[in-house]
Amino acid sequence: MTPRVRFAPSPTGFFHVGSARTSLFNWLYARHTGGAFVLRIEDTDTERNRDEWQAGILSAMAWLGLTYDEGPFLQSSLLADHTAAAEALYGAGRLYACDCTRDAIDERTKDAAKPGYDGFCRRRGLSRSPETALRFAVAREGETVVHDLIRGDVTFANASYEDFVVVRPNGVVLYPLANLVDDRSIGITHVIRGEDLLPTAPKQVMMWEALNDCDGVESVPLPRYAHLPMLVNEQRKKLSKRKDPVAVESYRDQGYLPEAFVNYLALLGWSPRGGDEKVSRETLVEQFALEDVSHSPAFFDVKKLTHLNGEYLRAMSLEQFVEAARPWVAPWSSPWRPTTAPPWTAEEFDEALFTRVAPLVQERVTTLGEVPAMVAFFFGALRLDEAAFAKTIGGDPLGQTMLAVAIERFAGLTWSATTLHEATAELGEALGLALRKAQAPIRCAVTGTLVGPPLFESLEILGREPVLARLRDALARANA
RNA sequence: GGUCCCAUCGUCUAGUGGCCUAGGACAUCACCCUCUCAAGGUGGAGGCACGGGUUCGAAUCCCGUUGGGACUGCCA
Repeated sequence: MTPRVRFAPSPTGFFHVGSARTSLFNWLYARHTGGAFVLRIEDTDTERNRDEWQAGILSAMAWLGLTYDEGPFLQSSLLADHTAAAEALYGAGRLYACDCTRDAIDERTKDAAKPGYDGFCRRRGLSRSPETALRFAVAREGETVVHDLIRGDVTFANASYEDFVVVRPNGVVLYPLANLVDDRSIGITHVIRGEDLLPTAPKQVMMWEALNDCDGVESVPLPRYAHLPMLVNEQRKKLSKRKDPVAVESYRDQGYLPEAFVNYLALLGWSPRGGDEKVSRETLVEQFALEDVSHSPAFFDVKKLTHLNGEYLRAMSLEQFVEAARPWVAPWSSPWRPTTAPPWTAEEFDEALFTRVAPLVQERVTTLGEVPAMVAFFFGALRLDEAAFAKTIGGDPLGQTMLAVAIERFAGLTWSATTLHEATAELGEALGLALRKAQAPIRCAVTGTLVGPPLFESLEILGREPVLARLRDALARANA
């Protein structure tokens, strides 16, 4: 039987990096084995679900290239199956009615050795009513084994589980059963999910087998399980939506590339053969195996992601880089755009000019979001960094002298990076300045800051008149 | 508290009893390159949590200790 795996997020927030990792590993397993990757949206928590979250999951998955073969199925459309399964279990005596409130249970068990439900209603023979929930009668003895592809067999004593609620008084079937019924309905053969769900796996095994024993219910083989190690923060805690930067959307917004993001995610809990960690999607698919997945939690290290992103950026052709940078430098001509707009207008932007400077910035940025700041001086009015100006021009007479002689010299120069470089070096030498000191006031006057792409290439591209104008402006400002 | 999972440099990992004087990557430090900033190059520091076994031999197998984490909802 060809494997069928699923990714089953619930749209209760931004698409989380942990979810992205789970989704990716499911996708990789499907692609590696030639199986099917099915998407199911668990949209039954109406209190917390929002349409925009659902759209966010879909667009983030598309961005990452996690294409699904079937779906998205909506859990809300599978409700009838849930109810039918619950009825079958109830009919077979595996579920019983319970009218205990949380408070009543707590009151009864507050002095007991073990907390949780005490099985109070198990033998009361209550009939179902709008006040009763349905609980699963867990075997009091024996053990349940979860066969996990990553961890091996994990054994749980049945006695360590209480009779958990499966159906609410209002008839709604809860997650543990609903999730499993959906997996049966959709024909899932491998359940690949986070390790946080390992403790609930025995419940699902118990119910899966109970369902198989019910009259009139088709027997379905148990799925194989694979529980992926958690993704944690610096404190070694499960990544938190509130405290940690986990929204996949925000990484896209900052200018991380999907290839780099996927590559990095794959490195969390798994590693490619050979020394190279920068590997293509094809290599990932070819080499991926659940058996090789690590058992221990992994820290989501943005620094390493960033480095990898830089490698991907530098490996691009000029055309690819210019295109990739479009949403950040020319959002008006891009179907998708980041939340931050560049500091220039569509009229001020010049694509041909950007294409010329692109190679200079391509090897200097680690994310596409850094591009605008690096090329801002090419487009629109100069934005001057006051501190940089004070340091190299305003408070430095030599800097002013440098500007003055540069204005004179540049005016009649054959305009090229090489000649500008030589001229600046000579001018500086005459003033007793090393090139690094001599170029600083010019850089500041022309680009507004002290860091940026190579100066002389930038001057060449910007053109003589704009450069001279900015040098004069800076000098005038110093003398004002 | 109970159940379960986990344990190699700061971080992600390679390692499945001898090839390990433990390899790589990120981060970090130094140097080189250099018009700023990067990138790149070279080199350095840095780890098998601890204690017992098993074995001729243990990072690798077993037991215990310690430490960390997850779960313990009429959420998903």
